[in-house]
Amino acid sequence: MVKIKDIADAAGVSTATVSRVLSNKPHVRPEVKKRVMQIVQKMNYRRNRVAQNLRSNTSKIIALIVSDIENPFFQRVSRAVDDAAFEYGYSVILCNTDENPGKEEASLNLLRDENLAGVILSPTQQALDNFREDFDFQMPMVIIDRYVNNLNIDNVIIDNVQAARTLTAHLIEHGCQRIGGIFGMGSTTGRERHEGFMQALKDHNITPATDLIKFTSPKAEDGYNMVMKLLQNPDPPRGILTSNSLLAAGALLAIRESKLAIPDDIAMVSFDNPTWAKLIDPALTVIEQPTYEIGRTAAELLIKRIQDPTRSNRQVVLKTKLIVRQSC
Amino acid sequence: MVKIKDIADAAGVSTATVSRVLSNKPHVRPEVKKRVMQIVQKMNYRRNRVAQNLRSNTSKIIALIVSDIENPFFQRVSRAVDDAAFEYGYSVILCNTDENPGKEEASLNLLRDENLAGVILSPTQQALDNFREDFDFQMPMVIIDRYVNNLNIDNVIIDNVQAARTLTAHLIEHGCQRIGGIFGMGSTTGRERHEGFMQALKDHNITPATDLIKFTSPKAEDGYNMVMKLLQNPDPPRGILTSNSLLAAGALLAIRESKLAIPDDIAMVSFDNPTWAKLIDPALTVIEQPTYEIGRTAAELLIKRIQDPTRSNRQVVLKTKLIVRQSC
DNA sequence: CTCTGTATTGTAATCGTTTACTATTTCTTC
DNA sequence: GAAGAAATAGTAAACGATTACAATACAGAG
Repeated sequence: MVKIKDIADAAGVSTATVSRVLSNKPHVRPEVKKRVMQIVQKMNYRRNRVAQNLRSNTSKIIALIVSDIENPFFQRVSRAVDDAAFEYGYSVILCNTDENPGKEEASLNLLRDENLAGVILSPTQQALDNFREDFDFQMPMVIIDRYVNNLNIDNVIIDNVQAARTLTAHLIEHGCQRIGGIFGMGSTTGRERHEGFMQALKDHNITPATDLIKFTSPKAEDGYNMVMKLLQNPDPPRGILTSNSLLAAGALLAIRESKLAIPDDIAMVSFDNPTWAKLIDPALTVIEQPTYEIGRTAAELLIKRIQDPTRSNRQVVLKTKLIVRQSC
Repeated sequence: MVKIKDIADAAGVSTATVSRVLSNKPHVRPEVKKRVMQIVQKMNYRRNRVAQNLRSNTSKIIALIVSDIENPFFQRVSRAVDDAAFEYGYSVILCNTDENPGKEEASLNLLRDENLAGVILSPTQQALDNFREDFDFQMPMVIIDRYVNNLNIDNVIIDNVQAARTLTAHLIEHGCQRIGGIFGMGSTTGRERHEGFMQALKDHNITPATDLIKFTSPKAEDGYNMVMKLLQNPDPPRGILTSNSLLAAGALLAIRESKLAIPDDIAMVSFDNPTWAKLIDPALTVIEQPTYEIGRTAAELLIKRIQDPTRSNRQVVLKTKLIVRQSC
């Protein structure tokens, strides 16, 4: 593999000069610059980023750490981060934590070990607790999807309480009084959506059906099991809200198996707008999160912070959208 | 950041000894080893992988280059690669090419620049042409999803011809004679599936309806447009086969909008088994690819090759499965 | 012509590891 | 107890870039 010394020798200059040319630094005569560039071309030379990183402590790789790659929400975010990173000349390492603090820690260690440029993180509750107040992570970091109360960390979120309130209100205004809710466990997201749900009930003077409100791990299988339980209740719900698309998929399967018709027997709404939401019949009414925007904003915040570490921190709250279809 | 020299000083040994301890090399007294380990613990030392990579030319990062992260097929593959990599202590950089040779080249350059350990690639046609015969990539590489005729490269694929033949036969045996097919353009995958499709027609002595057979870029939108065209044909198809799940999603939307009933007015089958295939009504009959297996096999082949570069190359052909549901 | 300042270039140290080589000690074995 | 082998540890040279510093050339001012 050709190295900077080879170029220097071929061009009859020192490695310092070649380095200056490659980095577009001043103090190189135009003709020298041109000659070096030609030789670089001819010899098909590319700088070794490992050596460059070691010496000058700069990396062109960022990490994206999410709790579940199989969640369409994170897939879309990941796509956005990837697009933005590419535009700025960065690459992305994608890590999956499965909501497992051990795996999360391993991923965070990776940052340090590989001297990456920064990280976009959807943290576990455990990590979030560490980041409280003015804890300083010593590394550019943007937290997404979960609210963090820390002055040193950038944050991109949506207003979950308000969104859940809107979605629940929609359900109520279409005639549902007895409503079941399945919320993701172990994240601020789930708790905030639950809170908005409760507020909406209160707004409409409805007593919450506590036996129909469940927290569970946010997986399709658990959504299925929980909804099966709700449907076996002596006084089953007339409407169900799920706090993400995986839970919704499980819920739909349970409803289908129970031979109930949507929306006549039971109404259904959910957070997230996966591709299939409009493929099913009746199509699903949802709160759509601006997933692509979330990813892109996070990536841009991170890259700006990498380029200027003294930049002031900010929290970006993005708007959600209620998409009314026929499930309600 | 604490470095190996700090540990060496604190333990009263040389950096060479510390390095030997950390790498579990022989020739160090147990008590010295123990002392060094304790100090490593106490000082919270972690080896700098960048320096390690530079000196010993080893990386713990592999790249996964796919043509479309938003395709559920690649998402599942990506999950599997991630899982396997994690088990072996590797991390994964995920790159998206959008079937764009320029982006693909940028991703392949990344390998060189960052001195990554190896790559799992779903290549564009262009790249595939480069890899013909005995071209030597100089870097551990596994090609997935597309067949490569190169003795130096490992390959994980499915038998697309056979699978398409089975799927088409299923459609025919359920009474369809006039069948439309939408195939992905620009990949061996699409061509092979088309070939299997044609074989099945021949097996059943059916003359192919050439005006109902289309090649297009494998996106939902194009699937929608193509099927809309087919349905406007004076003699429209009685059954449709799509060669991936994105095309299927588009096709379903087109059929729905045309107020046609599945399977009574028109039957429908597809390659790939996305989560929503069983959520829609009627549920979709599909060929399921062993996506997780593909990813895991590729990752394991790659890591074995990294660990032993002289290992003989192999091609793994995985089995597909016909999942019969109600769309046909 | 000398002095000062700036532009250009090279020399060599440095980033944090690994490892070839050497030196010393300890163990076997006869 | 001597010879040779094996185990232990340290010294210093890599890996491939960047960059502080020094050296030289050259221009313009006086």
